[in-house]
Amino acid sequence: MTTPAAARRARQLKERRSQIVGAARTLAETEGWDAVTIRRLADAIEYSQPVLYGHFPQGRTEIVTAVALEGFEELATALAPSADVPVASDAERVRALVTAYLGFAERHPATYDAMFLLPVLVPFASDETPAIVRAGFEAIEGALHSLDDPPADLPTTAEVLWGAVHGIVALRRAGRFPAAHQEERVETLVRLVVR
Amino acid sequence: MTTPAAARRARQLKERRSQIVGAARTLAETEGWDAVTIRRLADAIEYSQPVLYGHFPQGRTEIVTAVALEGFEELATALAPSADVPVASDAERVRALVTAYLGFAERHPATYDAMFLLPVLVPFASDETPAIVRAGFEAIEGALHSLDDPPADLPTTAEVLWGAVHGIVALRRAGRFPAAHQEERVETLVRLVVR
DNA sequence: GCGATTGTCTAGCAGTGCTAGAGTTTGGGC
DNA sequence: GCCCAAACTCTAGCACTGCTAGACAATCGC
Repeated sequence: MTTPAAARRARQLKERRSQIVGAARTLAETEGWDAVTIRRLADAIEYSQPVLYGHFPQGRTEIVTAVALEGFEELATALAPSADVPVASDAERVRALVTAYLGFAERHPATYDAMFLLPVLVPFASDETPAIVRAGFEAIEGALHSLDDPPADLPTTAEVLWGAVHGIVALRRAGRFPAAHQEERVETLVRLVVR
Repeated sequence: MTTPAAARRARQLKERRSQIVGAARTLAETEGWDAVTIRRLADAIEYSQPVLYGHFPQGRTEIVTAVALEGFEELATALAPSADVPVASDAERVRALVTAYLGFAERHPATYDAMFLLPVLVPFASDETPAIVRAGFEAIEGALHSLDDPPADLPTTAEVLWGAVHGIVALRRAGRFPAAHQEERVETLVRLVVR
């Protein structure tokens, strides 16, 4: 039997939890992950530090994980359309996919880091990998599958394409790439995958 | 006029500097960069913390930079041979390049992170980029250039190839990729670059 | 041997993630 | 309406981080 009071409290807890995740994400996107400290998050939600550990017993890493999971959800919906662009050539389909991916990474750099760079409490490449995390990769596979001339080893090609796009994002974000010529890179990559 | 004593001191300073860099690199490779703290490095060279700041006024980041520069030197020599493999097909040349790159990243993961992931005091993609840092990228360009059938936009193709290999390394190291199938990825990537 | 330069150390600041234990608010049974 | 236990939240503190000011000691050129 759940009393009304308990229901209200559960609702408030949920609300506060998402406040924490939201504050972490906003802070990370505006000032970088280094600025996301437990103390600053506590200030943001106007509670003391230990309250955060009530919501995230695994500590800071678990908060980063929560942001990453939000990101995976958004990435999946960002990539979904490119699976079936009607009346489009193979090159256009791949270009749409790559552009959508790069666009997401550019709009949410810190979230992207949480998803693909930072240590996180999600089992990747395992049976327990959450469906939503898998969804992004499956969107890439789906886009390749919908090509008129799909590649031979589809899963591996999807991995390599993913790696290539991620590499471009990572080197660009770490300042190892010049900022310009991004369109040329996209075009070159597209031409490598669909010839 | 440099006195013998001053010369000896200069030698000792240089020696100690390379002790610090060596300790940092070893510690990073064995326990990860998080374990590389000024205090632990000070212990390793048996001096107090402020001594390290005498050698590296910019602090920890400058030490990471020194390790990265060592890495760039080694990467350049690791990639050099693949530029001109005699009596080899285009596919073999690209495969040699990719394999050499992946091998370096696998042998020195922490050094690789210093080079391509961590914040570092080297101006990349700029006029002041050290020659040794450029050398790695030029090795990739050189390998592509030596192909019987070189790609059209060579510099951009080199960037994309670099990005692809880096992406594979990064996703693999961050646990986002399954460990297996690495050879298939290499083969697929090679086949994308040389038709 | 003396004096100034160089080198090195101790001690400390402000910050981090995280937690034990004290104190307060809350809610349900009477 | 009251009381007591359960749930909650806070203060204070630990051990660590990068980094630095200022006291002290060794060294070297004269």
